[in-house]
Amino acid sequence: MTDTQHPTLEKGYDPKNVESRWYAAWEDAQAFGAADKSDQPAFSIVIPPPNVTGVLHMGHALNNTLQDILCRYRRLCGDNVLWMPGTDHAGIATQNVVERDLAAQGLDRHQLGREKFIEAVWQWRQRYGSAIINQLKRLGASCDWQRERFTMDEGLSLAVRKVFVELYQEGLIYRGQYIINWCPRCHTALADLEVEHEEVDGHLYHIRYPFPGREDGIVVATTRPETMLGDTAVAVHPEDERYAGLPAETVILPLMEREIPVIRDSYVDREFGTGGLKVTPAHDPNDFELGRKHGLERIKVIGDDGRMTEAAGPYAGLDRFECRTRVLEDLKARGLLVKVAPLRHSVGHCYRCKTAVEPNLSLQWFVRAKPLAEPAIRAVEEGLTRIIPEAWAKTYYEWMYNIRDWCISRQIWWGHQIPAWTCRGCGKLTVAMQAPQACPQCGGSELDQETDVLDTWFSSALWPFSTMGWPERTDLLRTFYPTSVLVTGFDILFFWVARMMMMGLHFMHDVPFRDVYVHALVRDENGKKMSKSKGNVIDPLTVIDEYGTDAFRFTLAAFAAQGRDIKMSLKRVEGYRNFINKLWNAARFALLHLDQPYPRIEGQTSLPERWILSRLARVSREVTAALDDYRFNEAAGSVYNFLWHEFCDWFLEASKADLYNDAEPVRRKTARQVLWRVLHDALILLHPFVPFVTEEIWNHLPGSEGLLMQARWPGQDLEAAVDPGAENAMALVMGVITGIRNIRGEMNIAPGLALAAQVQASDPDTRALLENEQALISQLSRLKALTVSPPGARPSGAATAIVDGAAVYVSLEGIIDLDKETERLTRELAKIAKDMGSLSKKLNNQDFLAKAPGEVVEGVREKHSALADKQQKIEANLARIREMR
RNA sequence: GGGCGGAUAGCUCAGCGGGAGAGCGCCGGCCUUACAAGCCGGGGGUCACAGGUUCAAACCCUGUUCCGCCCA
Repeated sequence: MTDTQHPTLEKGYDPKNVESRWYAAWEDAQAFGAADKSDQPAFSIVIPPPNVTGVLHMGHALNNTLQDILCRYRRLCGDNVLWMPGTDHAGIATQNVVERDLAAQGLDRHQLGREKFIEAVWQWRQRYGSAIINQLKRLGASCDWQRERFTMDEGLSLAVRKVFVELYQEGLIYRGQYIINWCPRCHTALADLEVEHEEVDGHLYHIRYPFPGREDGIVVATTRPETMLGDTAVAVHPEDERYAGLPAETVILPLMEREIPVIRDSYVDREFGTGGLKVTPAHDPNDFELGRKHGLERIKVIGDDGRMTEAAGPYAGLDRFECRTRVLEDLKARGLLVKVAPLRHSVGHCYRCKTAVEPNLSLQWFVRAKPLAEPAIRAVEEGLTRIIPEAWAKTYYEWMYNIRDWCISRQIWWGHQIPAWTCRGCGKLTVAMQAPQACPQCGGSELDQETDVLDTWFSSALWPFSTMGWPERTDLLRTFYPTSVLVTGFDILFFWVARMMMMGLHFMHDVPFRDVYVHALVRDENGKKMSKSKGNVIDPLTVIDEYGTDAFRFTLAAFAAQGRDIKMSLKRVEGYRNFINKLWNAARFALLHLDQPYPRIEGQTSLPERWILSRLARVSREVTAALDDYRFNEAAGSVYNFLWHEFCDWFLEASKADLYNDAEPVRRKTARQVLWRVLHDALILLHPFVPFVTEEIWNHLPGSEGLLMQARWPGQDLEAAVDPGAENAMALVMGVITGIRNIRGEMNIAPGLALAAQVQASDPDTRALLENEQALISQLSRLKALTVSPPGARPSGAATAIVDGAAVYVSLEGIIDLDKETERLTRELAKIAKDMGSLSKKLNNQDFLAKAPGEVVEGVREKHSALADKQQKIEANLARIREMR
């Protein structure tokens, strides 16, 4: 890449022209591609497929940033990485969007007819469906785009049909009349999960159902009075004395004037309302069960369009809510509305359009969930799949243990049409992969396919293997199934994760993923869920435009602490934008001195060099461990701190003397070699988080080969650099420098003024160290002279800094402000006293000495004596000041 | 009604048995030839409340209050 290198970098980092360029370069190099077969370890992730109608929101941004970090990291480690991308056909959502589109043209889907409508959806998808994919690319997502899948693709549709047919044949799919959740707006059944319960202020209406020919009767309570039109019984508890000798065993259903039985069942809650329960088997799941037990008629009074049916007699044709008003008026007029009490109760709403759902009797298809759930529970219990953080496993179990059958049929057009045919001749049902030529029962040739389509989540449940070519036994499946990890938000733990577990185990005989990493939800600054209606949505693309992708990604990673929600704040993004700029400028500085590759470190290394190499090794270790455990925030924090506060603040400053001007050639060469090494490796460590800026710098770094994203993760090769001696020595040197800087700051010494200082230390090794580092200390604390000596007389007119093992005297002859120095030292003393307090308490405690581990006691002792030493020295200095005045 | 999670510096949050941390904001000083999107220094917290366990508690246990979320 040498010929494309630019000699210098711009002063500020500008993400705009860098990002698109590198993304294209990665794609051109096919750097995202996975090998179907490989000798390298396999690492695979299937993307949670975004809705094809969707636009990128914060949740996607977080989800995909984390996946990308893992994928890039594993690639750098040498793994054969598959990140399988794709989109979901999102049946109801997509149909809604296209219908809105049609409505704008004054059309509705019924005018078009099923075939034309589906054509229109495909056209829509072609036109807008790639929007979210392009947005993922702006995020830097390194998916294997050659393999992009769509749940409605031919291959995936085949998988759906095969799964349906097999489950049907095994008796795990059945069709029947049950109460389901009906969305009158979307005009389809919904699964229980797809209903969002919301507390609303409503009323509890007490209605009297009179005994035949009498005024008195049984009072029932309901929140949905319109359903009474379909009542076929009144139920009371068999042991309820209030209803013990009734004048009649029937009542007259008001308004409909229908005689219905009084039934007795211990299901009735005697405490609720009046103890009388109206029974509407066609519009309430509990009443349905009760009705089945007592052989009651099911009268459906609310139609699928949300209007009252013919069975509602005089109310037929009314909207369900209008009907409620009318029913109440009429009851009131007849004196049968006994009481109206306000009641806060939960009402189900459609998760797609927020319309109140209606429990409705309907013929639907269901998956028998229990038998599928059992192995899925066991797999997690046995650790075949780990859920991280573990707290979510509990939620998973909770739901799985109480799982109910899954209603999978939807009365919409966009989706996988159920592969079932009804014979017009004999009425028998045939379920098959392909349309049968003739009815297997009677040989009739007129067969009608089921018009319902499947729940979108039915196809999503197959995603980990259907995307890899199943039902064919492909190399891809052999290499990458089970996938390594699924990265997802907890909001789809049941919708998606649990169902993938069930289907994966059933059809692949193995779990779909080894790990499930569950991340938080992204909220706004005030912790509220972002939503269009609240107007608190932050658009990720706006953030990217303003601050750059890298800054945004780093923010997400830094925020991604396990088990916590993320409150997105632009202030934080700005902070990390500054970090990216810092990295950029550090590189700019380094590149001024790196005129050629310096891949090996020869010659004698300096203390700061040994220190930074040791720190690099440790940080590499930390980042590796953190990423292996999905502790993204720790990995990000570790690398942030290293780059900014160790590499930039200390190492670069320390290396300037060796890099600039007068340094002897051998020294300068070593300095360049270390600088090259640290920058080189740091770029690799940073790359998973901030791929663009690091790739750009890499491209300018002499001797960097190929693309950074294809480099090798620094690991074992650094281990030898770990050097605790250098770390301790550097800590002392930094302490001395900070002490002197503190005096400058606190005493208001002009920064340009060069000072003289003396360090006194009793330990000869410490003195030797400080003597060796005289030049460094002087440079970083702007001294004109530094002398090192054993403890002795305190220089007059000097300010003091006490560091572990050494006393630093900064000569301020003539300019020292004794009041200020006194104040400074007194403040220092107070701090020490506070720290010593808790330590002394421990050391005076016999129990502590007896029971705490030896090393803990020893540690406390050492700290205490170090503080005591410091305290004594500071006190001596204060005494000297008092003498001088 | 059942369950889960949270309450730590002015703000946003890490830490989850042995010396209270970060970013931003704040105060003071710096245009020091990589970076003012920066550098140097500083102040700031009975870790929600009340009990308990422990030699030792922000961290473990119990209860209380207040905030989220999930399920019925």
